[in-house]
Amino acid sequence: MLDLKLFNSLTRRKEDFNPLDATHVRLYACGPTVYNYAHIGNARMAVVFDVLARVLRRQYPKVTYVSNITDVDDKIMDAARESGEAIDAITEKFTRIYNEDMAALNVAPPDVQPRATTHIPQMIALIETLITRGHAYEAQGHVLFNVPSFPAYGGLSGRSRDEQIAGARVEISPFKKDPADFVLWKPSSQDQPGWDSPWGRGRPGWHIECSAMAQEHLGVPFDIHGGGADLKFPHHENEIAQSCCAHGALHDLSAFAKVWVHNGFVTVQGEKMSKSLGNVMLVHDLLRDWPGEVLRLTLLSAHYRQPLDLSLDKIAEQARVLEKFHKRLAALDGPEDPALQVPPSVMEALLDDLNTPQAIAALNALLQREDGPELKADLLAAGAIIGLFQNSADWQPHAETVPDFVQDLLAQRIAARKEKNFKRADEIRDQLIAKGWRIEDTPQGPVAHKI
RNA sequence: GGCGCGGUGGCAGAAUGGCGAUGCAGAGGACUGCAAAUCCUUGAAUGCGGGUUCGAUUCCCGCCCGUGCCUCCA
Repeated sequence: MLDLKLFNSLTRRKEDFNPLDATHVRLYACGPTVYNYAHIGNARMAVVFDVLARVLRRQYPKVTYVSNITDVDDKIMDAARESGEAIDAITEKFTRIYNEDMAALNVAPPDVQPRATTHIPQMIALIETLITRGHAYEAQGHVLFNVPSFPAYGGLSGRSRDEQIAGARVEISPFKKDPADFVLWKPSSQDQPGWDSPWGRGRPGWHIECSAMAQEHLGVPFDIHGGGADLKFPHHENEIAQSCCAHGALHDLSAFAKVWVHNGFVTVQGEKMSKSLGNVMLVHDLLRDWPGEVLRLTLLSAHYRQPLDLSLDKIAEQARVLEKFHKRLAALDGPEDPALQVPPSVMEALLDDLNTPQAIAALNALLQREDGPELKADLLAAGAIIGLFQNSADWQPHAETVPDFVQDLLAQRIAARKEKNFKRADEIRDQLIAKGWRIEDTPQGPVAHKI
């Protein structure tokens, strides 16, 4: 059996993956903060780690994949203030929408989807440990992590404590012992969500939740920790600091998670999506026009570590690609169940640091083979590990409904063709094209596709 | 300013110290009443300047360009 290779952000090298326990691989990926609809960047993270989990499940007998929901955060409080909705209502609503949207992209639910608000005691316990060990201190109702107490700090992002301070654009709070110190716990006013703690009523800082939830559900150390590239600093750097220090590993950055995997960004017209640029593409909106599978293929069409510049043209191109596969599959006889064996060309590509473009190229190569049950089984097996091709019979290139006027014109054209009135039939076709509908004549009759 | 990533055909996108995949688009052909869909065939690329080397797109240095993080961010 070939081994999985992964690029480890901690060492900046592609490495053979060697699980701590080959009978149980443990994976954690930072999930979304639920205060708005998920954008396509959230989806990229979910799809990438879904593929990683699928690959791991092929290679190892047991995999536990944990991906959290952050449901306490100042952004959520802001959203609540703006909309007038209760915080709980907002987080529940957008957690549900996130899970629905990811399901539409054929993202399998993680084994555990912990929520921050149900892990407050674990966070408090972790903070207490850090205070006891001399890595954290209380100041004016806050608890802060003392960065100089962790000599290895900065190893993930390649940024020393001094460099971080030199580039800091934030005001440094006067009660910090060191300018680089960051908040573990902060006080809440009465109108803010808060929990009782040894330091008064308050709420957790951003980073402590993942340290606590990963430890709770996976144990420390575990195998793979992932997330978007922007989380490297400060989020993951601080997670490492908290968790390593809580476990007395002052010089070993891998004492928390052995391998760190970061996916690149989705950009639009070459720039990162941001609210201020107004170029944020929401999964929810895209799903109105495209099947989730098209979006999934689009997200996997570039290597996960590369930036992915998204455009409607690119999505449309992937829809054409997917249509080709589905048509071929629909015409093949054979079992509907994906075969146990993933074609080696596809598996090898995925094992090489999740090289999905290579895997898709291998998929295209499969189409060169002769029709038959073996081809169908191989395509389905290859598709299954990438998360594609599960419903060829129902495949539609667009999430579209054909309007009545199109149906009428189609019927008129059928009649005209029956009478060999081709002039009239072609007129109708031109008319439909002008209105944005392309006709495909199939053995089952004409089908209209939106252009 | 500090740290990082990238520049491959018209577009997208892999890989590689020596023949540079694959897809989309384009062109030609088959099929079709004509098309569409499908199939076959096909042209087309490594930012610039040095260095290492028998040989560099690949390794090293410099430059230019783009982009990301350093503030919330997947």
